[in-house]
Amino acid sequence: MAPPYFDTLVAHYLMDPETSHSLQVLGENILNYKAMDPEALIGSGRNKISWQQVSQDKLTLYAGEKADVILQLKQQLQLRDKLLDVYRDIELPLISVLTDMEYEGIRVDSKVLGDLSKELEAASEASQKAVFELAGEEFNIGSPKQLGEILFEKLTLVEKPKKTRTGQYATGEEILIKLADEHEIVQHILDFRVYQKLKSTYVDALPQLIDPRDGRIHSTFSQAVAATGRLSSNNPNLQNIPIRTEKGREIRKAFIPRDDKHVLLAADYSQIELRIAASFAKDQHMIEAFKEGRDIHATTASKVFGVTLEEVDANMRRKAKAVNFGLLYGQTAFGLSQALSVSRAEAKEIMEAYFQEFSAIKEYMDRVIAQAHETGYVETITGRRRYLRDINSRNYTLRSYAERNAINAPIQGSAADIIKVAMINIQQWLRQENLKSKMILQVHDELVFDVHQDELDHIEEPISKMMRDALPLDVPMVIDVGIGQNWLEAH
DNA sequence: GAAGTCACG
DNA sequence: ACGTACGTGACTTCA
Repeated sequence: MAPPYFDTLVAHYLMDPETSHSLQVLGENILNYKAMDPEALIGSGRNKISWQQVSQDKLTLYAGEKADVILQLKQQLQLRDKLLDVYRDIELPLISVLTDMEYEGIRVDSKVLGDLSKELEAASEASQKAVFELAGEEFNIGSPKQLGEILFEKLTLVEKPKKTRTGQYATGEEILIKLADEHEIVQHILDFRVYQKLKSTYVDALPQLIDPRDGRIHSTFSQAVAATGRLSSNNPNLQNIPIRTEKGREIRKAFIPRDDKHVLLAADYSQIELRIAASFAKDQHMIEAFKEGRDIHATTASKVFGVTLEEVDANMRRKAKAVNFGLLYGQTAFGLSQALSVSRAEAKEIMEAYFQEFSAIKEYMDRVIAQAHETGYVETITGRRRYLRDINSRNYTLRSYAERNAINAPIQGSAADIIKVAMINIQQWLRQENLKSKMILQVHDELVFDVHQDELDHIEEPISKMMRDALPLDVPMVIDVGIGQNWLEAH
């Protein structure tokens, strides 16, 4: 559909991203009008019928009512001030950008995945065999219930096993890693889980989603799902393709250019959230580190541990990195101690030293929380809002959760704003210049392009520049660009 | 459909 | 004493 158009979904998402945007609910809440229940037409459960089986008359009434509700909502959904700007200048133009990306899709080599599937099958079988032998019986390793009984009742790995909040034995990765020294079986279980996960979620699932007409996968990018303003990707989710582990990375080799005249180009923001935090807090120490292009985690370590940059060792850097990371989420000393496997006392010392050195960060965080308590919401760089309904709750758990959101949402959401602006500008430029290259994926701080080889030389700089300059910050933005014959190589 | 688990940023 | 790092989507099991 060509603009101008109004979009009730996107408009209401901006007004209040976490509540329902369905026409049914908006009709009730905003128009005080109860629209027809679709279940009255197609039923539910095992009696559910296809829309194609519904009579023309009933369909007409149903569709007509929807059109009516949409038009009436348009009059009521009045965005103002900054939110109107975000709607007009970002979310609305973004719709067609996402449409284009979904339409183009990304080519996937099913041969790569087929070979990987066989490898994972063999590896998984071997792990399963080892588990059964060490357990002394066969059972379903994929069932957390059965696995818990084997580990904690039959083999009695620990005296007091951790339980989940429903009373089952907890067998998550973190728990099992701590038990790896107790019994040889544990590592085989962890291996089995990895192989199964990669196989079922990616290697065997992706080929079924390749469109036979073009050999590509066309994901859906949802614009009105994430509470912070991020996009989400589904059917399939192309924003969580493995990269952290050796075996998982192999999957990225299956994501390839559309033909032999193209290559993949991946451009990602380096440390975008930390740069945003430094800029919002106007923390001169951190801003200076970014301006001078220093290793931010090493710089943090040198300040926190009171040593020179040269004296920072790998362990100090690792700890500082965890602090920088946790900072963006409102982490506590307890959380840091867990993440680093150090005592709470040490974690507390590290955090205190951190806030001593980066006092502006601390002041900023206190300011954001105070503002959230006063107004009931927080804002991103563009004025995008997230309401925090529990921010003044008397329930400590609920209130603390809201306070962590108050810290995280403006940062995560501003990163989302920045990359969205870049996407709009880049798409407009590609079109204006009549280029064959296509923007095909967004992964929160990364954009992936199917680039025609003839255009490679004059596309990299403009893309990088448009990402860098999307919105103004008090710190320089750095974009890392890679090019390759597959998504892994492009990193 | 809930719960548990785990893939990504 | 409590609970403890944010945001997503997909798969398997099980009632």
